[in-house]
Amino acid sequence: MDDIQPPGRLVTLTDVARAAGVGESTVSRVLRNHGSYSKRAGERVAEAVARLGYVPNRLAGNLAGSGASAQLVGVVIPSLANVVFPDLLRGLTASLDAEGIQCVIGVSDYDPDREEALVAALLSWRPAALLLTGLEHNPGTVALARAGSVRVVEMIDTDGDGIDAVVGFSNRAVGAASARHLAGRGYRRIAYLGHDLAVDLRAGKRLAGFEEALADVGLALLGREIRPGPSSPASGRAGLEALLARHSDLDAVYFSNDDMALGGYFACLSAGLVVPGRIALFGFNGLDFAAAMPQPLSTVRTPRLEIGRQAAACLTGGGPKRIDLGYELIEGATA
Amino acid sequence: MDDIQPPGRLVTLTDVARAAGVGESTVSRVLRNHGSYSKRAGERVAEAVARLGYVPNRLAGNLAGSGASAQLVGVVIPSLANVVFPDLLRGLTASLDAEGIQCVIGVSDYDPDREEALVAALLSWRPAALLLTGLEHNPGTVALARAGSVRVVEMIDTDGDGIDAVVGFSNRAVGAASARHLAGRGYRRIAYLGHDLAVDLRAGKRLAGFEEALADVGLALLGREIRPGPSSPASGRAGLEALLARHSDLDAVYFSNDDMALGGYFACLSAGLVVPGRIALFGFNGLDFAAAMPQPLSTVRTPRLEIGRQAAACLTGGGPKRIDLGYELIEGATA
DNA sequence: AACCGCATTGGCAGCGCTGCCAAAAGGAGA
DNA sequence: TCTCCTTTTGGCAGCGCTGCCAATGCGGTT
Repeated sequence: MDDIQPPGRLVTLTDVARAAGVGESTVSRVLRNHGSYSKRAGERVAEAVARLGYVPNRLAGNLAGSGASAQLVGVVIPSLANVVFPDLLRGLTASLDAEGIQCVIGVSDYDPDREEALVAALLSWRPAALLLTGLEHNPGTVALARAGSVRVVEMIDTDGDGIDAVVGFSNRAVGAASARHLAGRGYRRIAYLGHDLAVDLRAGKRLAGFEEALADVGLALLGREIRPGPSSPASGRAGLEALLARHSDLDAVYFSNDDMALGGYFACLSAGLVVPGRIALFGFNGLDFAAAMPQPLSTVRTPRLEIGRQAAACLTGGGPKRIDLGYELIEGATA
Repeated sequence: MDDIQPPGRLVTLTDVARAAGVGESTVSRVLRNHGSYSKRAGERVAEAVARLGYVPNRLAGNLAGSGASAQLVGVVIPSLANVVFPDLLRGLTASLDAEGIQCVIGVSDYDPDREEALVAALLSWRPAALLLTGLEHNPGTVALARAGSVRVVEMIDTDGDGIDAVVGFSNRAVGAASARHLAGRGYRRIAYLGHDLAVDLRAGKRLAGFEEALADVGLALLGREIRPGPSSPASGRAGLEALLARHSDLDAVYFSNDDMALGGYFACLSAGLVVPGRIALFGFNGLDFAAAMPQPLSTVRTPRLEIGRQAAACLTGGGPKRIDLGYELIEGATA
């Protein structure tokens, strides 16, 4: 039994064929359970694979096969620092792993040029599909995605036209619903507190929807505070303090997301400001901690995992091209 | 100019060579900037690439090349629900993107068998390296990793022996330091509140270190509450309430991480328990929100991003085999 | 003017696998 | 027993690219 391979060379399908005393095609058929083969052949191959510790080379397999890799998808997300995107990935991988599909991920840091570079890099692996975030891309990105002859799914945002399939919810509608909630509760001196809008376009869309709905009831934003850098509780806390210094009469704050809102809540606790009596707080995302707060945060829950799952489903089935998964307004106790 | 390709067939290097009027090898040399070629050849190839919208096929490239893909690494993490792992990925991708290396990720859900299956799946892409989490694996996983002739880096935990390279910190030491801090501050009736230890082995190591250090000063854990499921503020809140019901006299709680601790803090706020006067809280991870709380959380900051970065550095350089990045105890105001 | 050395170039085998096709092996019916 | 059909099998081309090698061109030397 010469199980030992010359060092440096990995076991190949040919080795397995030789060891099992069958042809290469038979090994291939057995391994993929594709085509017909005898029980005896199956057993001998299985034995040889186990004995030699054979690991198929998918580079070769996909190259020889249809040309496009069936077991790889490319995913581009703008960030890993915001829980939203890991949650997306979670939904995705949960569904894809079940089918033996792997994700190659790229993080664009909200930079369209990096996104384009990543799309090119990912396409070079000939993935079965490309999953992007949002609907706004460089023309070059769109051209690449179109030319790649792969399924393209754009996640999270449905406010606009997509390249191929779109799975998400309307950020404008979320913003509008949030505004109606606050206005309906009688708040009138409302400010916005967010992180950098130039990079997070979806936060911008929410704010646009928010202001529009405010305008519909004759209100305008009292003020807005845009913090540089990513969203975080620390940023939300500092932001609310800055906002209060400028607009001491504000009675409600709409945050770009729950992390920022948590920071705002901490600021209120520290300053002894009664929530929502003195200041009402409204978030976005519906993260886990929002429900565990002493006063559950008023926010909008977004179907992050479900977006990932549906996006995965889009790849396999030729399914519908546009899925709006909606959102859920959580009344909470802070607004 | 027949730029239009027959539909279904992607542009290949041969197409580029023909369009540029040079040989295939020259195109290859130009694209990889490897070997020598004339300025004229470079320009003609660049022009043809742009005109045809050529995207190299790395499946073919890596197959033909050294055999092992130089631009792919496989990463296996146990979860995406805990911020720790996205943070790891963040550090990783930040470093790897700069070198044009892509990550293929697999999520094991803390299941060693799934981990083994993922390792096999990832190895089939012939990655340049394999990045695993923790030091405990199935024998099969270890055998696969060894046979794969790839660099293996185990991240986060340094309490034990690794397969190849190890980057992280000592969880036992963190637990011990936390215990010494609490004991030093005079807390005596200390309980532990964590999520499922059977799956999160590193949390188990912290607890072991914690109890050991307590024993060193003649103390023992007053009680422990292990919550099923993943860690979360909601779980921490419910857990602390359960713990208080059983041990109304406890004066400090060591949490399995900051998320759980945040939930505990919320429980104290809700119940009107003064922190740390009535109950002291101590976390783990040093997440962003910890510093933004009305009373900064006492916790231990772990070098998550740095672990990712160093792990990436391990891949490229043949660097040291074992890197302990330490931790930082943050005194905070809750313990 | 013949020669040498270097930079540049193209041809082609082959990476490990799959798809196609034809050959071989069984089994059923006449 | 022979023929016909179905199941099973192996050989081999080729996926798109890289590495090797030989060939070409170009200038500078003697």
